[in-house]
Amino acid sequence: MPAKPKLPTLDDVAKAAGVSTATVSRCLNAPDRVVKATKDRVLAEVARLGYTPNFGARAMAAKRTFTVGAIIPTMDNAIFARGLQAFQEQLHERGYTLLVSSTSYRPEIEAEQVRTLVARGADGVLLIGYDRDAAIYEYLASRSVPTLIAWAYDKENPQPSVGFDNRASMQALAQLVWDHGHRRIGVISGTTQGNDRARRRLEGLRDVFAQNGLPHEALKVIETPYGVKNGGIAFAKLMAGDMPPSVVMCGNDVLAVGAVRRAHLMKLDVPRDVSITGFDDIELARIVSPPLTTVHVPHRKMGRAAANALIDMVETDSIGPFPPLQSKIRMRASLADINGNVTGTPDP
Amino acid sequence: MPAKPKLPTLDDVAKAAGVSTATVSRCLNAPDRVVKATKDRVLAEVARLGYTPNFGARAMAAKRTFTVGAIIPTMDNAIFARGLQAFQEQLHERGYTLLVSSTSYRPEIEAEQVRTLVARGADGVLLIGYDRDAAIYEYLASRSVPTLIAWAYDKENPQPSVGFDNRASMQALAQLVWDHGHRRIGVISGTTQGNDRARRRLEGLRDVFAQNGLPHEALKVIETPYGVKNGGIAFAKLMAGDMPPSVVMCGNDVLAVGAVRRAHLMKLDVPRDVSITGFDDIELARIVSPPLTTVHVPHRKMGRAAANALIDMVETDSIGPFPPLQSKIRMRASLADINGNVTGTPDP
DNA sequence: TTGTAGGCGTTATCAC
DNA sequence: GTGATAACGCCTACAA
Repeated sequence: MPAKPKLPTLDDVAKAAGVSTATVSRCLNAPDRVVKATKDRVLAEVARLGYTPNFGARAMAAKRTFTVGAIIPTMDNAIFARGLQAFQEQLHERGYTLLVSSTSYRPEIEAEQVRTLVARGADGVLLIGYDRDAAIYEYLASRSVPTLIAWAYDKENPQPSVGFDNRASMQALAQLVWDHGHRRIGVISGTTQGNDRARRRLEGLRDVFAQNGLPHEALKVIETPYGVKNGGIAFAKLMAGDMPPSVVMCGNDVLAVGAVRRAHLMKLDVPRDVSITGFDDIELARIVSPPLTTVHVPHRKMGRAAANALIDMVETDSIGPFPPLQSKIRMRASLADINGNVTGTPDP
Repeated sequence: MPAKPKLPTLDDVAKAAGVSTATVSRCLNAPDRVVKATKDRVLAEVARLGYTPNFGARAMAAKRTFTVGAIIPTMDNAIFARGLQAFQEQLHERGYTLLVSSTSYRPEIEAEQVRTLVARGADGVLLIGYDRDAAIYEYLASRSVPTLIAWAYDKENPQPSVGFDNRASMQALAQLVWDHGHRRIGVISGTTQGNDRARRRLEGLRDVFAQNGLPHEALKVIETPYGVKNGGIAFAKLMAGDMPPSVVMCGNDVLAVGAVRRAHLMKLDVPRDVSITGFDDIELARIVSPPLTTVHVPHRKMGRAAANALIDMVETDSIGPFPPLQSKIRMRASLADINGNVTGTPDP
């Protein structure tokens, strides 16, 4: 262990400026409660010595850490990376620092991560989606740690959240597909177990087709884990029968990209032979050929909004509700009507 | 501010177990220095009360936080997101937590972020690439905070680092391009100012073509900021003259994807009319059509290795050197020889 | 093996 | 407006 040179402390600054530690502390935390002359002198010393408050000490004395924790499935996924980046930027803007943990898609370790974050004094915690063991919510509540759900919004659920309505968004897309005349529908859904976002999307889609009177057997659903490859495999299965779907709706863009690429391999023209839709509108959606008709989600806006909401919860005891964010459909060339006519933006 | 329920403290546990706080502390930090009978009794109380050590207090008393900080340009970029995810996973594996900051590509705010991380008691710090103000290195050194550079490896540079040799990697690719018979070369480089990774790549490429005697005017270089769109714009410029290059080598895959898409728009066939190469081998590289010939970088391996290296530096005072990671060329269909024959994997 | 007591750096509550 | 001073919760010599 290297012998850490002693960092300058409040005391050092106080001595150097010829005032008490209390005054230095005030200069930093309540600048208006100190007269300008002394303030200038103190701040000059702060700068000269390169003083930075000691975190542990401050946490202990003030019972605040200006740290918030986030637990996400993984950063290695464009939809979380994007929002998390914006979340962190906004946190920084407001003087907070981000502590991250990831479950690597193993929900069973989330409880432990929550404990770790709380033990580290996180002033608030960000979680993705609603689905999790009730014990986690209870633990957080018992410790009075402000907790915000992101990437989902369900007006029925009392948990404070910042996100969009996955179900309603998918309903809009499904209705669009229906209006394009499609009556044989294939669906590639992400894993719904323990993932309310995927589940809501699937529900939204079923809602619409049922309402419109689509016979049950005309809707074929395959559920599969995340990944380009998995999307391709599921697509091949859906297209295998003798009455293949005219459109394959995917639970997210990554699955959809897998489907598109598999279609190419199978010498199927998208969208003439089969239409494909996605969800999320990640960068990939515009780059694949043909570009995906998908649901655009304001990831960065959501990240920023989540940061502001969570900090407000921490600082003002607010508990929302926060207004849902709006998603919107992006019409692109991967969706055609039942006659093969594309109404979206042509490639590219 | 919600009134936080008072968490159990060491003292509470000590009282409940009828021992001193020192004993409780030892049970937790040096279990073998306490007799089994009392240890059992103490640990039972710890569990019953749901005691967790207070982080701030522990940090102050022990001068260790089991926290490491990372400062990256942005999480919203596949190459950092991947490595960072692996870094975090390995940190967690070894009992550490990750504090993240991002510069959003504004190097001038890095110094401040470093201070913040150090003030928060980060036991070590991860930085991307070598290029930065010397004052930052001095600050870190003066505080004896173990600092590791990632995403780059330069054997000339004494800073401990975990990464690969950007220059040598690009040299290998450039030689391959040369061997394919290309003699009119276009280059789209990322911004080299303050970015040694981009600069080294460009150097590697110049090295090879100069060595092989390529006339100076046959190498046209455009430097541009990161982004698909920027890649496209640069590509259009390079192809504008009456002696356009037969190959366009890009500093990263994102620029290359921009180039490929712009080529489509310009009705140019890749690679028959012009070859295009990338660097990084992100997922996109395999999805774009044609797939990119590029340099594969082991992002996850690098993230894990960085975590291990940094923790070793923190715990054992090691300062490396750590062995460089190996990149390798991925031959795919975006590169053809000068006669238009593809030797890489055909699409897809 | 276990207990006592000092100190870590800050904030907050009082007096002055 | 400013200065003492008492917490805050834990670790770790040092003593017993």
